[in-house]
Amino acid sequence: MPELPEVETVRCDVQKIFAGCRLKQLVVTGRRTVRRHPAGDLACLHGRTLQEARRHGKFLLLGWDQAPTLVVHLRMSGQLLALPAGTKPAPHTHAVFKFARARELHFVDPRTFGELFLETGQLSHLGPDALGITNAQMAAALAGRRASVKAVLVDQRAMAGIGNIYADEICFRARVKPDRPAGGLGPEEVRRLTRAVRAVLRAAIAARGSSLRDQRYRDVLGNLGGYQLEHKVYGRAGLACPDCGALVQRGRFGAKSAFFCPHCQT
DNA sequence: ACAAATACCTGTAAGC
DNA sequence: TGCTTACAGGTATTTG
Repeated sequence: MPELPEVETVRCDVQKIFAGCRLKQLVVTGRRTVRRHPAGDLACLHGRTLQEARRHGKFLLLGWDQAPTLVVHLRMSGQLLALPAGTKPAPHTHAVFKFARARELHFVDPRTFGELFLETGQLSHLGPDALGITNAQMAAALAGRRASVKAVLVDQRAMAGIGNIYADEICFRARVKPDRPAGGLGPEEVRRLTRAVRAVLRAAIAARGSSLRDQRYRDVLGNLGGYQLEHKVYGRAGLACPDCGALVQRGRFGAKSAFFCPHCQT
């Protein structure tokens, strides 16, 4: 599921392929994808030139030669795919960006959780981007919270970009059990978490993100990511911890699961 | 104020 | 084989 490393990979691809290109037309066929807007509202983007693809947490921000910015969120199953002009849209294609120079960008999203909207301050609640989190920011996010470490890591107001997969991998790298109360961590554990956030996210970006069994996540050219091969605990319940050989356990974290090594993490 | 639960979806996989 | 059910999870919203 797209989290920060996957969105960053998509951002780089969109920047590389489409920056400087003029948007001839944005064809929207999925009403739910643009649910924050009345029909036709995004037509204001016609004729604009893409300047820069930015990112905050899991939100992709497309900046044009005029305001406003277009926000893209892939949520659970969204893809952005670069395709030749005139390509027949695949099933579940909800929007097609038709650029000059015979290039198209298709927004495909079977589960329809993803969305496109014009930025008007909706992202102001987001915490600092997790990729650049400082130890002071991490300490502030954890301090005084009774919620679990994992709950804080995936809380987009505390820090933006971490989801279920990377929260488990980060907790493993920091050797902290995900259900520990966040406010109870010592300074050394906080430092380990800060370093783990940065190390895991950077390694995952270098591997171009994680594609899970459903292979739903792909980059803009349709290629799979490679970081799933480096997962140490996520999705590995009952398998040996790569560091100590103990069996990875699967716990429950609210409605979602948490994977951890009962021996390495305390 | 904070924390936990729920709604939103559909493809996939497991169970019977 | 074919059906039913459970599960996956990010965010906004609701409930506790």
